[in-house]
Amino acid sequence: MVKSLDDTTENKILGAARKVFWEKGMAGARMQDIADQAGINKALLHYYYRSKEKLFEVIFREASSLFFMKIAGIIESDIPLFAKIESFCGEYIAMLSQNPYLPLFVLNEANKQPYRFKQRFWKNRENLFERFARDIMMEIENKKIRPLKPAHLFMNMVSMCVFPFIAKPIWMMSSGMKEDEFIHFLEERKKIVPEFIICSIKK
Amino acid sequence: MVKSLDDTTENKILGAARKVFWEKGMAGARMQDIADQAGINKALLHYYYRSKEKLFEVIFREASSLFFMKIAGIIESDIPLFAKIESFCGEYIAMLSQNPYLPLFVLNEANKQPYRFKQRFWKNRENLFERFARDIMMEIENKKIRPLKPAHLFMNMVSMCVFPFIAKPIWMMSSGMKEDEFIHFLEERKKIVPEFIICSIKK
DNA sequence: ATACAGTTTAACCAAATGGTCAACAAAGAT
DNA sequence: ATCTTTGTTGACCATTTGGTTAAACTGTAT
Repeated sequence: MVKSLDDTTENKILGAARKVFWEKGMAGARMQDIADQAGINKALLHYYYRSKEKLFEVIFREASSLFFMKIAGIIESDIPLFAKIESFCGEYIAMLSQNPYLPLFVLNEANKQPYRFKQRFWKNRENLFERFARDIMMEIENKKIRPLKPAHLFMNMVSMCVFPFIAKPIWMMSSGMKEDEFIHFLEERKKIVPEFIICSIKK
Repeated sequence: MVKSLDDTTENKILGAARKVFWEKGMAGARMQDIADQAGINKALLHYYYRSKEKLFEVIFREASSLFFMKIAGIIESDIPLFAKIESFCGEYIAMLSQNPYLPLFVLNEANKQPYRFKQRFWKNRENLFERFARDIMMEIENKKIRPLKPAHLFMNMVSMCVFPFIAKPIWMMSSGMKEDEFIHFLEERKKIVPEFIICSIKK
């Protein structure tokens, strides 16, 4: 029986670490849980990653990169504002549907260790929002949309895309939605959210 | 020197527990930290609250009640839809500005312990959203607003009010805002968000 | 076969952590 | 003054937890 590429010890560890860290966060995760989840010994875990910190850093860097890369890619593309908004909402909600734990994980750790986050994970991301702001200012000058501070529009857009994933458990309790209804709800939002935004800003 | 009412051991403990739990969450909080913060012995902490669980439950119940009560109060009031939206956004953002840790704390713990949350903290909150949905359907029938599923409108509104508090650290890094600029930003949102919503749905 | 490198394990360790206990102090009640 | 209840403390305990070590196993080149 040949070891497939996905089945190396290294990959089993990363998969297990991802699951445990995403679900429980740095403080709540236990090295023993990760080892169990990977089906290996705890000592072997330390053989591959010397400490919990090191392993966490790998998982967190991977996660925050996933969380921001998509945003950056779409926002820096050269398409008209409305198309950009549609593309952003659609693709970002799609990506988060694939990784529903991502927002809470990244935002929670960024809140709990802001200094560390800034030091290690905030390189070359400075001007992400600047580009979007310029697009908006341009369309305001062209009288295509009503005057509105770019920061608010951007915050509104990201809020409506990301928040449902964070509020999911409470939302499902209060709305009584079932799992598949929630999936459908998210699917709808790919269209509903950009429509909602454009309806609001279009002149 | 008479002990003022706010300075009882009980209150010092609650204040300390609030601070530590809100900042670090259940998993990250240490009983020793809470005792230190309260300026008392760890044994005394256990004298008042037998276990970390018990103490956490008090703080969490208090927090989740704060988080939902305001919503309920406004949404169940008998005012017109647009006024209700304005009132909700303004008052909810104001309340969260006073308690900026609240959203992440409540949503994070609800995510990490969904079953426990449902069991212990979800009593008599079922029909909170139903009321708002009826208001919206009514206005759609009256042709006052464009057709839109109430669930999406509600989710959008809550998202735009709550999300900025969760994203604060990342937002401040990426936008370069300073603390007082952020406070001003939130202040603006009390008007901007309801305006944004009403612009979008008004016929 | 054997030597050798990388991999895996059981057993172990020290620090951290939630929790307890017996003694002691404070404050009323008698 | 003395008794009793309540509040407070330092020392202590058991378990959990991140991390280490030495031995054993595996595959491979000689």
